[in-house]
Amino acid sequence: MIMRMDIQNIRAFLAVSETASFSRAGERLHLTQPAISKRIQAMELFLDIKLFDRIGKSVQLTEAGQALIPGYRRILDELEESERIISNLRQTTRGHLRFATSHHIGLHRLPAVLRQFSRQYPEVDLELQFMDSEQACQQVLHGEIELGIVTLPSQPDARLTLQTIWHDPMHCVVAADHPLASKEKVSRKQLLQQPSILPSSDTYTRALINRALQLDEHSNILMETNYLETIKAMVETGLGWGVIPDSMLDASLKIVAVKTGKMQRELGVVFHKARTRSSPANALLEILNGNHT
Amino acid sequence: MIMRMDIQNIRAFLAVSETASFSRAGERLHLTQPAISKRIQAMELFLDIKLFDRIGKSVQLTEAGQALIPGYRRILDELEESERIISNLRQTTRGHLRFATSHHIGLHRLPAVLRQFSRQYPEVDLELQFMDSEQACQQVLHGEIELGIVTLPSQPDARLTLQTIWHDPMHCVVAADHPLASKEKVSRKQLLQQPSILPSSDTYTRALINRALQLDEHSNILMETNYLETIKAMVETGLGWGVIPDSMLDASLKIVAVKTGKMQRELGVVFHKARTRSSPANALLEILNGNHT
DNA sequence: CGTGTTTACGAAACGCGTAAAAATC
DNA sequence: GATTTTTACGCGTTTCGTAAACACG
Repeated sequence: MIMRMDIQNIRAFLAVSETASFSRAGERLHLTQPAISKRIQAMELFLDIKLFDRIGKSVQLTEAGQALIPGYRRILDELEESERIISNLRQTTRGHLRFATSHHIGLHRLPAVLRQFSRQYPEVDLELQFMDSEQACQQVLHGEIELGIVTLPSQPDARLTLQTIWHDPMHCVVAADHPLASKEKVSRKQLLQQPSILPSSDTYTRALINRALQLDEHSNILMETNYLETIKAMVETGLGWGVIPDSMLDASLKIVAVKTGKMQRELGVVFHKARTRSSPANALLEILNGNHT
Repeated sequence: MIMRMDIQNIRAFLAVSETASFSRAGERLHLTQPAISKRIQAMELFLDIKLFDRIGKSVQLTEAGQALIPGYRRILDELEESERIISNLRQTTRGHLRFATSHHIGLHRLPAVLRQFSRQYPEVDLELQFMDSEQACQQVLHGEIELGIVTLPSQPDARLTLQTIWHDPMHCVVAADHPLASKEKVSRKQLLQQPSILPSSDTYTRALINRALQLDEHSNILMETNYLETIKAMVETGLGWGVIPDSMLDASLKIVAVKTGKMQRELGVVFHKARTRSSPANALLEILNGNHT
């Protein structure tokens, strides 16, 4: 007869110890009295010690029985607590959220979102890391971060879900005093003769630019950098042309009047298709999707 | 489908969370892998929340799963602890022992026993109450005390077990200057004409004396008291004759040369037949039985 | 294709309830 | 004789293992 300690046994034991009666314990647990009797017998057999003295009509704890009560009660408390944890988890949004973004998005798009989020969910502890879009996708795949708020890849891994939050049109720009600035029309050939400052070659954004302008490795690239801010600053010095999002345009830069393929990045959120999202992650997703401008 | 949280489920859950694999968890618990799978499914159904993400070959905890680990681990710890408590209880003698004795035994017989006991079982916390033999028997029956070390009743309750530890012969005594002190032979009639100092009428000892001397309510009783020390002191003043145990005799008292029935108390220990004794109680019983003088 | 999880199904074990028996007051 | 626990027995459910199916890399 293989015996197992069982939570139902513990319930029965505590019910008997509190009611000092097998039959009343049965009522409390919605069981018949023989069922209680069997469970207590099973426990006594398993522990190889008597838990109750059945003296006449009364049932009284033995030394061993008394010694077990506090621990067993703690077990039931822990069980209740665990169910409470689950239902809290379902209802309220709290806990930890680890996610990543790019410098550009962190600088230009995220501040408003994070302000709303932290106001709405003050109990969530945010952990934001800055990294390239590509690296972020990798870490999402591996589960090192839950979300990536990045430039969306055009050919994403099938295990990822992508949601576009912002459209980010880009244009070729030059400094106001650049030779191309004043021309009404610029051909692709003219453009490519000029030195350029572009995002690094392994980025999604650069891939997009390559496609739109049909760039190849022979193109006249003066400088590569991952930081669009840097591109903008370099272009402003007149060193060459560059590509930046429209949202970063200002009076110091002129859009080059060149015909290109569609040059628009999709910025948005990336997460793992199969992995269950935490409630903070879901909350952030809702805010992002509710605020697309 | 009625679901119950079960300790086996908790074991399975922790095994999976620690091995990050259903099959390795199965090995650890000596179960097949499908059995583990079913248990985890049952838990997820019961808690209505996903505990693991099965991503490809890897198994990873969800937020909910992580939140459950500490509490579940505490439950298993408590279970282990409870078994440890039981096996300690079986091996070593410690804890609490509540028992009672009479003033006479506490004064003349028990000190040596208790000295040995507390030296041998220093971890036992003794709670000794003084009360009449009759009251002690009642409290043993009700479970208020575990043992009574008292004058044994001649017609005990059937639910009690009695063990004689000491024989306690008694004699009629008078002060050295009492009229009966010098007589070589004293008849029962002569004795009963003299005033006496005897134990209270509701005590076992008094019942014994009544039987031995065939006393009735017309007897010449000067004083009744529960304290044999008091009887001795009163007899020493010469107020009358009394009955005290031989062990209390000294030069100031003379045994009256009267023929009586056998006048011997049995002193010993009383406990409940059906009630499981604590290990301290068993230890004290052993010492008592090993030291009968 | 190999590794790992889920599903399907049959056999064994378990747990419960009803009813009868035993014990105690 | 009334009340409470134990024992006996039958039935429905659960749980496990084997084997097949499925999923993923």
